[in-house]
Amino acid sequence: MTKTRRYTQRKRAADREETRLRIVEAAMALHEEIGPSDTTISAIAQRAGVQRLTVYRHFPDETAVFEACTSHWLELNPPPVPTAWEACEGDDERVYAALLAFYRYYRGTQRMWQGAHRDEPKVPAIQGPMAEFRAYLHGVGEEIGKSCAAGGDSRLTITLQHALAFTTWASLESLGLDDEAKADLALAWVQGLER
Amino acid sequence: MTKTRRYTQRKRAADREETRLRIVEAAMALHEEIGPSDTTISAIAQRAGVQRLTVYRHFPDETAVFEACTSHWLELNPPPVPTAWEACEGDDERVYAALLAFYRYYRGTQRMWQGAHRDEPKVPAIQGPMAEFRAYLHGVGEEIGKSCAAGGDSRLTITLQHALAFTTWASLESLGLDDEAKADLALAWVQGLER
DNA sequence: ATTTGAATAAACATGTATGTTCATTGAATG
DNA sequence: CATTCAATGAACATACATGTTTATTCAAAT
Repeated sequence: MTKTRRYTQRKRAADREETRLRIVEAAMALHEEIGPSDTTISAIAQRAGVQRLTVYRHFPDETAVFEACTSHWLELNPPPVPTAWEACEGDDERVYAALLAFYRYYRGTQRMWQGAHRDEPKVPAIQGPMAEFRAYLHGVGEEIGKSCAAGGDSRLTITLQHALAFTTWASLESLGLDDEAKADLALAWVQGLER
Repeated sequence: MTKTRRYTQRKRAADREETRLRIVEAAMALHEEIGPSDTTISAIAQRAGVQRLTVYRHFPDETAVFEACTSHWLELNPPPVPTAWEACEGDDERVYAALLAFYRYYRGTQRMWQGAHRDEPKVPAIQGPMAEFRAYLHGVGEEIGKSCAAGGDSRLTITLQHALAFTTWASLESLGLDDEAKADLALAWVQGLER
């Protein structure tokens, strides 16, 4: 019979937390560099400078790592919020501000979004967050659409929702437009509809 | 010393060709169902009802199968050609006809294009054909842009090129538009710019 | 000084894919 | 009838990822 004794962790707990963070950040970097679906537990461990077993002790499986990874990444890279555009006076200014906010966000985070879109069907762990983000985008498009003079014109709303999508950013990027030009062009689409 | 004798293959050659075709079609079906990057030689062999070794005898490696597969698929699914729209009278009609032609093509071939876009970075064998198709699309957008009243307006051309892309079809599809509504909307973007 | 426990190091079993080798079958060809 | 050869069936070596087990190290906590 061993005597039970209270054992309050202080530095131990902190060390453990730090190891966990190293693992999460290694996973995050790999998700960005080679994409979620190619990110193996072995690679994460190697990158974190940790034994493979250590990863398993912190996370039951790949999905758990990915979840921790996603939420940590979103904390570091928060998507644009409505305050960035809802203060604008005119309709055009508001639409432009929102588009530009998202386009700049996409520029800074393009590798991750590229990979996330690509691997979404294969990696269940990112499907939830992706659906959530899409719903958010959808709502933003709807809100801005309603706030415009043309009221609830569905073509206006749909054009906004399309313009706000990452895939649209990527398409216009590949056509050589910088972020301002992209927002200009998408704004012109919207203005054309309002006529 | 064995006597050499001429040996003209007739049915043998035909049988061999048929086996090759079975392999190519199995690969094609798998590319469509699970995507190029998950399509293994083992799976192709199994699907074709053939030994794995038989696949290796017809194709040196995965890349060779994929190449044969791509060109065969393109023969069966030829992209829209300019004759489908260049006969149209007005600018609007021509733009609409071209957009609709591509949108209907994408609808019929969406699974393959979805997978091709997704796996393009991972599967070298499809990068060539994809680049070729993109160049074709790019040219189509440019031609139609030039043919319009607004002449060589770069925003017009870029909007057309964006509208013709598969990713745009997919984005508008996810927003609930049918192909006619997609073409209508993209046409409205173009018209708005011409103002 | 002793106990606790996070992390290491090394191995094992399992699964899957690749690419290659070899002997065998059996129908097409001469 | 004898020869040719596409395809089979089975095995082998290699590589890599998963998930688990065991014993060991060593600093933190008491």
